[in-house]
Amino acid sequence: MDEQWMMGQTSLSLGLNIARPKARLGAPPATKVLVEEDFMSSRKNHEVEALEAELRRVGEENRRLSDMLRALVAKYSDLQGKVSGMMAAASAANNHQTLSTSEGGSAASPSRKRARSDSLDTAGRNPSPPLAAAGSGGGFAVSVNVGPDRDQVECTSVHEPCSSKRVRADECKASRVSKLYVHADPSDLSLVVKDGYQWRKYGQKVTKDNPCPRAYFRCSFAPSCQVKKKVQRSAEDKTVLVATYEGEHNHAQPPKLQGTGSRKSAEAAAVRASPAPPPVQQQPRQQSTAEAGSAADRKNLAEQMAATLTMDPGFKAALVSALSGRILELSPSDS
DNA sequence: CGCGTTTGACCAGCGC
DNA sequence: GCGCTGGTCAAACGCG
Repeated sequence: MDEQWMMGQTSLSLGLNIARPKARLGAPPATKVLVEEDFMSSRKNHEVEALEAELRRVGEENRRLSDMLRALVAKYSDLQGKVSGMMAAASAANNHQTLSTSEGGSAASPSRKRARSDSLDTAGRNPSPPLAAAGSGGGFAVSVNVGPDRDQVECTSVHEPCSSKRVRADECKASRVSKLYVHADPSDLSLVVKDGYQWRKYGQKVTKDNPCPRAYFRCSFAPSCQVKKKVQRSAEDKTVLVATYEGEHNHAQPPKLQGTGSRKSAEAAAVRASPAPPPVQQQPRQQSTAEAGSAADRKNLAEQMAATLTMDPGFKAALVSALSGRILELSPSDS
């Protein structure tokens, strides 16, 4: 196993190019061939055969790995589909509950603490809050881990019981809380979680349990949208931003690419890096479209995963390492 | 000038 | 009742 051969293997990718035996096994310079051709021909034939056998093994390994990856992607897509189905079912059930409870009468006040009649109070404009009631029986949590180009995003959507002491019981029923974990650059001090929506920051506070400040955002895309977002760096891992969403959007995701130069460009640009939008309310209308597009989405997701994996140098290095080790195991011990 | 962010003050719930 | 704490308000400020 010569060094050049091994160096050649460092370029291994999922699309291993094993169809270059002639080039790589290429004979030495022509003059040398003329000198050694007769003398070395028999021995070289053996070497070529051995190398070709190794190549075949590598090819087999490559195929196996590719199959494994395909199977993995297929399983992931399948699981993703099941998760989507569960989410849709849960959302449908919750919407049902919302209808039944809101018919009962008193709509909860949008303001938890004060009955102010400030200009921001949108209760009048939004007589039936779009918030879906959380499933009271048993928490429902979904965690999806996707590795986009830059950020690792883990989204956990939870219908949680009253976690906050301050939140009244009825509010608990009416608010769906979701958490989004975003891997952020530690040097980036901004508490901006890029999720494709437009947020307006209305406050910042240092909390007791975390030295990092917590930022409070409101959805600024639709005045009637009462979704709130809290963003705070994780106390354990400062590179992780924890975005807590309260409520659900009652509007579609804003257009991704907007005007240039505006501050919104940062959010718009963020859309590119964020493959998974935040937990959006799955209203019946959106739900149907989501179901219609789920197959395509899953396919896109699988393709994205495959592309991400193939572009990930770490994955590539690990694959090369595994392949090299396997090849060294299988290859005749000529060293 | 309009819009978004910053930041200190205020409010309300909770525990003691 | 008091203090602590989280959440919110709104004036001041900055930026395009």
